Amino acid sequence: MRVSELAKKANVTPETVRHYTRLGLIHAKRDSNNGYHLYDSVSLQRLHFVRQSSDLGFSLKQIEEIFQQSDSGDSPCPMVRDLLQKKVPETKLKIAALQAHLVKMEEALAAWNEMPDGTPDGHSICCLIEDWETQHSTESR
Amino acid sequence: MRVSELAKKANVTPETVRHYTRLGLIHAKRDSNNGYHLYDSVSLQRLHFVRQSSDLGFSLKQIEEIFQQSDSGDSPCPMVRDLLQKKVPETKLKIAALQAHLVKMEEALAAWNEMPDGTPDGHSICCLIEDWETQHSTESR
DNA sequence: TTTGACCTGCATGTTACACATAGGTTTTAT
DNA sequence: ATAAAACCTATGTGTAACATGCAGGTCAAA
Repeated sequence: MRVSELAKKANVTPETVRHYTRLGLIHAKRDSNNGYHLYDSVSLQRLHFVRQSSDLGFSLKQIEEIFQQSDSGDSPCPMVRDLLQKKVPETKLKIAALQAHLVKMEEALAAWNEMPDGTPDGHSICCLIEDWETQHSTESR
Repeated sequence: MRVSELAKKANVTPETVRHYTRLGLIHAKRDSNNGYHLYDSVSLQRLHFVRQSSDLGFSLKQIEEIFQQSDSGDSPCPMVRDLLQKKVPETKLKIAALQAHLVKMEEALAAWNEMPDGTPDGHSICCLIEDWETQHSTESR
């Protein structure tokens, strides 16, 4: 099958298929007549695997490493387990950061309901953000 | 003051100051002797504003628009409010996605504790991910 | 046979900087 | 005074995972 057919079966865009192909994550033969990429069921399996791993939070680079381990005959499972175990606390941190962020936005919106829309006067730019600024300390990003 | 001094006062890297300067978010005079950027207290105010807005989830492009509104004499406050109101549900969605993701990772880790580390046999790549794959349906990203 | 859908490779854009390069300047230590 | 450390400049590249656009070749249906 060709790019678009494979893409449909995996529910991704053709561009994604081409991207993975360029990166060597999925392999393709070539139609000798026209140079088109030709994929088979193994390509589809690999593509599924890439998507699943991606959904699990692995980067394409990490997925490439998993494939390399696998291709060299070693089980990538321990590595995968390690990677996931590192990912869990990272994800928790991200969630906490986003939630804090959300709280700040909602606080700001609530406070601003009672504030006027100021016209910039050379000192203030947007009273909303600047007022918010005085109430909270700057946090690191 | 020069780049590094301003950067220290705002607790950012000199690169960040240069970046914002290149984008026109903060303005600088030039030392006619050596061409160095020279910043003043207004630069620091603007830099603070950029960081605050960034912390609130605005992109640098949006912050630029806020400045443009402000510079043209219009109050950017209504716009800021609109942008924030759009950001709130987006952030909630992101949090929900990450939490679902976290659940999947923890489920996978729990399930894999009872599974062997398989050696790839040409059909399976990593039994862990592939086993997980059969248990859950593919979700959109 | 033409038209629309599909394919190719290659280049560029996205976000917010970080880092490297090559070279000029200023400050500090000897 | 001089040399080394620390700072500055502009410019270009790298990051993640594709999306989009271009120029041009191919294929299927009307």
